[in-house]
Amino acid sequence: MAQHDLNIVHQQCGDCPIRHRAVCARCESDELQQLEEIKYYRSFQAGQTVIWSGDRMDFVASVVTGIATLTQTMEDGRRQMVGLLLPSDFVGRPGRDKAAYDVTATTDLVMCCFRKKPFEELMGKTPHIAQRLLEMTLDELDAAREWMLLLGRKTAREKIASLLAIIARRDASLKLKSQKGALIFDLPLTREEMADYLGLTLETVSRQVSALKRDGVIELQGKRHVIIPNLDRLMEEAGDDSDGGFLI
Amino acid sequence: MAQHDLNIVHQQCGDCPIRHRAVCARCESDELQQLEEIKYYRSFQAGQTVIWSGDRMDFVASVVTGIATLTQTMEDGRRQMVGLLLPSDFVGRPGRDKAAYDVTATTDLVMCCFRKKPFEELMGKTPHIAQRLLEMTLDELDAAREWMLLLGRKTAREKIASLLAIIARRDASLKLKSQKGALIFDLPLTREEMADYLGLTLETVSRQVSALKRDGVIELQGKRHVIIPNLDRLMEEAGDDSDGGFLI
DNA sequence: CGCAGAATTGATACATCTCAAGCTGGGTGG
DNA sequence: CCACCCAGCTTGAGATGTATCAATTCTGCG
Repeated sequence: MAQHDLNIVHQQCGDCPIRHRAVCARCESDELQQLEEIKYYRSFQAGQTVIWSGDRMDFVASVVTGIATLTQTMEDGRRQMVGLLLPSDFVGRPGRDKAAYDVTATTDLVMCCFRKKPFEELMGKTPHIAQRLLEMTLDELDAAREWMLLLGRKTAREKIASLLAIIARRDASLKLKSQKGALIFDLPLTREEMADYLGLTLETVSRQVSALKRDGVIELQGKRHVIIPNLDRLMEEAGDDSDGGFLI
Repeated sequence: MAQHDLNIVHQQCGDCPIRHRAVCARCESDELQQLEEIKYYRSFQAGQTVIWSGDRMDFVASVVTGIATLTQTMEDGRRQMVGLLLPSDFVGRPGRDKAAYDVTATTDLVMCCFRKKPFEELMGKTPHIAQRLLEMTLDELDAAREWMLLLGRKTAREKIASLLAIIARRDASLKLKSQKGALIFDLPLTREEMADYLGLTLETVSRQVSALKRDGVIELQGKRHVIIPNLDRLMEEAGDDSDGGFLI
């Protein structure tokens, strides 16, 4: 809570770290120029809520840095995470004015926001944006369906292994390191957040993480720092097809 | 198994029952004309497989009549249904050449297929198609996320009630009847298919259906014919927010 | 140092799965 | 026309995985 003002920075799209992966990925420089005019940055601290489900939402946005989550909550408090938003992921839905999910920053977060109305107009004129958004949405749909298999049919151990494998692989792809050798990363989620993502309780998450550690599938330094000595082994534990369903 | 040939009919798009809901919904007559040139119908009998996951898929399609399912299968045979395809729903992904899921006809089925290559080209030239496809994909993503909550957090009884409520409501919306009074419909799925959709075993499905019947939440005539005397009561059992998350 | 949030671990309860036996209804062939 | 058959379904009894409730134990930080 050191700083509670929003860190509004203005950055050239050309220098943007997610330039080639976000919804603007296919834009030409003139199109980028138009986006530039309607964009603004917002920062959130770890733990802050970006928006509550049901609230009016007059912007759409891309995650620039940090991690956010989408969660649904039932009346009695049961929670299910339905999306993990990483840099370049898109939040919000053109043509809808209320948020459908709670959006929460799990780490410090910077988002590149576009006012919804102008964005929608621009999308109508700019096939490159609509095309990219379609592609990203189809990818998210695939990911959601992969997650449905996990939630519906995998055991607790398989769920944990799957989550770790996904994080490890994404992390490796971000760092552009060769995927040979040990993978090392910090868990961006608490045990409770992992539980909400996996449809488990935090106690079960803790037990299964301990079990994977005991069995040598993973190593831990502290609670969050994870070492994967053998990704293939972890993938086996995840129960995924050998070819690995996820193409990142 | 009376007929095993494919019932190839040619129909004018203008008369098509899904004209105003499918991927072609926004097309003008000249655009429809172009679709007409690359479309063809295929029929499948109940139980037939439309395509296997991993198979080459050189078409995309709309469901015209009947119901199909998307399922994922793990190596050891565990199955999870990840989509229920109703009339006007879209199958296949532009830009991908292999099927990601098993597609199966659960009732007799008619699909309106478009060869993938020409469809992709047409989509590039026809924003109306791409716009509609984006909209439909966003809807499917919302449905998938709603299903994630069900799979991850709902009890068996809530899962059954949710499925029945969805089918009842969709059925009511198709028939355009007022939603007052009893809703009556035939279950389009076997107990096993329901189990695959809900992440349960078929025995648990059977038990919970019996329990809902015993408690007067539903009435049954035979195994498949369902009467919902009070939809609000069923919705309560489903555990959904009172406003009903699903906007059909 | 000592506190608070996060995580671990234990004991027990319970929902759902698993295995197994029977039921039901519609179709088929003798 | 009846007996049989079989897929789909129901029901039962027991096993099991995960949730729940309850103590501790870590860990980072003021």
